[in-house]
Amino acid sequence: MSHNSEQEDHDLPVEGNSVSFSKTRREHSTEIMEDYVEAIADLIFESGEARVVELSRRIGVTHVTVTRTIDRLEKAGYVICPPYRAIFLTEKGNALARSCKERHQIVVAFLHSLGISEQTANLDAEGIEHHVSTETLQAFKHHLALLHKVTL
Amino acid sequence: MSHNSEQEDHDLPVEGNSVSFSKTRREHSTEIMEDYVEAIADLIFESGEARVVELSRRIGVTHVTVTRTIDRLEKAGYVICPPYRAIFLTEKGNALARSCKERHQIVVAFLHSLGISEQTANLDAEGIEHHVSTETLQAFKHHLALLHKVTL
DNA sequence: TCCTTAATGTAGCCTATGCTACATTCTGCA
DNA sequence: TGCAGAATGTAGCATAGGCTACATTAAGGA
Repeated sequence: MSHNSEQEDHDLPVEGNSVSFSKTRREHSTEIMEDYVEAIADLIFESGEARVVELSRRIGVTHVTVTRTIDRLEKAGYVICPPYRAIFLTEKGNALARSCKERHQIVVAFLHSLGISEQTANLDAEGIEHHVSTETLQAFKHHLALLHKVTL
Repeated sequence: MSHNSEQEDHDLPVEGNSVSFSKTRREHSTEIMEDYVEAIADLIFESGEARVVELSRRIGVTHVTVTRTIDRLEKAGYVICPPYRAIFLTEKGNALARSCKERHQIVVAFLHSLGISEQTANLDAEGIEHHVSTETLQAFKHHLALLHKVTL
């Protein structure tokens, strides 16, 4: 008795075999990646190089967590991180950093334009920026452009 | 030799002892919780009760994942879920659902008011709503109120 | 009433993200 | 040059959130 054979259907999420952790999950992973890449770009810009210690201070996690995330970033092709050396962005990583930074700035400027304080705008932008679609980003830009015209 | 004793500092994240998984992580957990509570409230409203299967269909994960998340929600005091029965919201859960729903609607309306399509507004709102501070939400409301006045 | 089937529960595995504790390598200064 | 201390690496643990496979319970129709 018991289970006769296949339950023919089991459940629904069938898409990929193993690569199927749903939208939210995948997006969360992406968020973290983006935050790291952005922070790395900032560090390189500010101090010439990105070190694990500095990253961990900036992001607020231990150096161990940073190291492992960097490993994943390296596997994904965003960074190169030779043992005991600094972290370097690949071209792919640089491109991602640039687009993240641009998006971040637009979101902050947009929030700010609504009368939201500098501080809150920055804090909220960090959470919001990862969930803004191209269409919404365009709308933000459009809104900013309008404001700019009016101000002229 | 080797490690003399305590490395006096180890690393930085010292706040709580164990309860210290950083901001991003904690917020992500909250997001999932909120999504579930909202979905449960919707299901109860629409069909009289929230069942695990329906939730899993709605959220897009297997019933196993739903079950475990519900366990956590139960431990956190948001729901009650007797074995083989439906899922019930506690007063705390109901309150959370209400405030999430309100916030969600404001974000959607706001995005829509910027000329963003219904569909994108809804999709983006799902990601954005969890990262909107009280101040920003107020600004959104304010913006909507202004528009409403102009339209009159 | 029984028995099939849908819903629910449980066991066990995986990855991502955190952590502490400890080991190793680099680096700068005495 | 050598060595102390900082930076980096590694081992091992925890939790959240995914999954498949299988077991158990509930519910409805023959």
